[in-house]
Amino acid sequence: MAKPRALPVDGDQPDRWEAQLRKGALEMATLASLWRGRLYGLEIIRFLESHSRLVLAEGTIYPILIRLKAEGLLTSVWVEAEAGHPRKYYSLTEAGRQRLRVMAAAWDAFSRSLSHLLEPVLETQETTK
Amino acid sequence: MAKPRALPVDGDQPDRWEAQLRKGALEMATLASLWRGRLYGLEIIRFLESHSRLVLAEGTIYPILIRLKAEGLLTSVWVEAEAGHPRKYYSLTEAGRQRLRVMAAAWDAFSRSLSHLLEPVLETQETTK
DNA sequence: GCACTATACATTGCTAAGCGAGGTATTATG
DNA sequence: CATAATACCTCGCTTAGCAATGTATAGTGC
Repeated sequence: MAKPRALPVDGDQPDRWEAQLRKGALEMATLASLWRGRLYGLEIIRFLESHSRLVLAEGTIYPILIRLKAEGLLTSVWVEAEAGHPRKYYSLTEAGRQRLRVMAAAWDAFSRSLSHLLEPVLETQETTK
Repeated sequence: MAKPRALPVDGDQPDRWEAQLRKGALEMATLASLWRGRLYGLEIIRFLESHSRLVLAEGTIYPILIRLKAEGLLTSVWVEAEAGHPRKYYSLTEAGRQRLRVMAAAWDAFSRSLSHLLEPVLETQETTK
């Protein structure tokens, strides 16, 4: 008897909305993780987990990488590992660097704009942390 | 002859990703627009358009309002207008104010985290604007 | 050589959410 | 009564994240 795929999570989980926040930023974050040099898939996940609060599943990162590569923003190369499975390292193309710059600027403007909107809300709890 | 609903937009539009950025923030922004007092549907759209760079369609705001009300974060009341169609004014409940505070704090942490990730990217273009 | 485990890449199908394109209701104007 | 303006609402398409699952490669113990 095969188990059905996604089990429905009943009850309202308190952080569904928090996941939403991340969604739009994942492509940008993926590009950003490659800014300093090439990384392979799982390494990108670990990088983002340690350098930000983004946690991506494997089922998330690979489609993103494939998508970005198809757009010409990334290149990939197989590299033999000293041990274990070979790794597919991704690097930014010049177009990728350029796109990331544009995205980062847009993010900056967007986040400033939203922060401004939330200013009155945040003022009421400055001391609580 | 009826026209089909959504016509597919072919060609990659350069700002598809930018729309993604906003997605997760729309509920929070909607709550935030009511922080200072009650507003009705279309008024919320205009408020966000002028106080941030968020542009919501009507088909976006009403489902959000209905969702938030179902969660007990908003209340609504019909108010006769001096002229024209009556308006449904939405207000934050205490639970709504509380939730917005939590969301705003999470947003703040998240945006700082991402900005930190993008710092090296933004450094390369500080003077360009 | 075989079972087991670890690592890594990839795919499938479900679900949630935004939003364009419609529609309905109310009031004002001529 | 036709037209227009304002406002609320709904349907269905599309997109994208992600849990679950699958496959490939290589090391370890026996």
